[in-house]
Amino acid sequence: MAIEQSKSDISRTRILDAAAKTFRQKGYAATTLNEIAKAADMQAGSLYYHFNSKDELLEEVLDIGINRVHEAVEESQENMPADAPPYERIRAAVDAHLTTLLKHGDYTSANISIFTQIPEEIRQRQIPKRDAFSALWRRILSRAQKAGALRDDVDPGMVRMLLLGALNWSVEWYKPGKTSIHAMADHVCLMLLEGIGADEARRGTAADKEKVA
Amino acid sequence: MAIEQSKSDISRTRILDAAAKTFRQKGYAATTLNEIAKAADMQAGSLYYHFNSKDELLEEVLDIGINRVHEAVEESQENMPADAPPYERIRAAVDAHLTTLLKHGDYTSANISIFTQIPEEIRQRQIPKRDAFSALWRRILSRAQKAGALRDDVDPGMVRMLLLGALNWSVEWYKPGKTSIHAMADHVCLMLLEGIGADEARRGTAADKEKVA
DNA sequence: GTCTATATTCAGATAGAC
DNA sequence: GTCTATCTGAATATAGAC
Repeated sequence: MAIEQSKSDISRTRILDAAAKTFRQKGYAATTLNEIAKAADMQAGSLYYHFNSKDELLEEVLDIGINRVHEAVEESQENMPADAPPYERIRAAVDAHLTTLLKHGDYTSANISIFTQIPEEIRQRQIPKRDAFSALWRRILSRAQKAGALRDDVDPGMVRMLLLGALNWSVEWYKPGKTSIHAMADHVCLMLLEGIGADEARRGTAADKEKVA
Repeated sequence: MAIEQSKSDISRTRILDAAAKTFRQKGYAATTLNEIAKAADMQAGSLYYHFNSKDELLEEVLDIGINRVHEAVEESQENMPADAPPYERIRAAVDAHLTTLLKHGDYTSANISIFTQIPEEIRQRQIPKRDAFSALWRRILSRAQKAGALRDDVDPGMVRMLLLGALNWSVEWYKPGKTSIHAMADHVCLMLLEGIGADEARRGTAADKEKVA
């Protein structure tokens, strides 16, 4: 609540940071409490003052990860003027998603990359949170579609999964420095909305409509 | 070589299949030799007649996985008539990639989803193989670009990573039955080449060119 | 080739001193 | 709050019977 943090709070955060970083790098099962403790400048036994089990630690890391992206994307929409053009709304969402993923990324990246390999019970509890986040993206895309900014002859669900795939996969290859995250967001939006086909290569619905017009 | 397989070969394959399936589901570290053995109808100790260690088993699963996608995409290009339009070449590559990933998928999916969490030494040996596969995709896209089918104002490397991300991520969400893999490939190519923006929403290079024309 | 039995190592977790 | 010491279970790997 207040600005001051108890010693316990500070250690707790240090442990969580260390856990997120290690889970992300080595996976859940391969990460030992010893490694986490070392990265947090403690002994393994000391972790148990703050967490009851490795699983509890994992679950908190996962929760923080999903919450951060969810909040970031949500805020990107709330901060938008009501009359913002659909393209800008989508771009803001993509940018927020990528920035949270790649910039302050251990929690969010851990969530993404170890999700399929965690204990079944924990995964079941995570699913509703992922669904809620997915629904947020569904609303964003559907709003753009209703505003006439997206074609209506595509499967919105598949578009969403392909888009989220392109975004989430970036945790596997993105290295800071080479390209800015904003430039990446631009690329994603360009591909999503306009595609990268040269004009003469366009075919199918969009090109046909243009010919008619 | 011949059609007949020794008893050893048959068991070996059964073990590899079981390992690929389990690695994919639970990750590398969380998978025990006991589980693999049970899935292969054996006792854990018996595995050692065929493989010297869990790591050796892992490495063979990874190799099979990357080789299968690589070969499938390569063949998709070799089977194309020399004068096939760029769009068809890309579509064939996307289709081959997705089909191998999702249809006969334990080896390829395992490779994708546990890659970041395997022992460092093994990962180092996998990297050149991934690079070779990445280079294949680079050639496919670059050929299309030279043929004038792709815009030349986009970063080819980033396009490739975003595209492969959208494709590879499908192992996390695709469930057989709902949508056909071919329909998915169509969607990917549509998005990649034309985008899903409605005409009125297009902006930037492509739209500008159209206005000028 | 596959089994059973077991050696060995190491992880998660607990207990009590400080 | 954190340490050290330790219990307990489980996993990889080995050895020898069949």
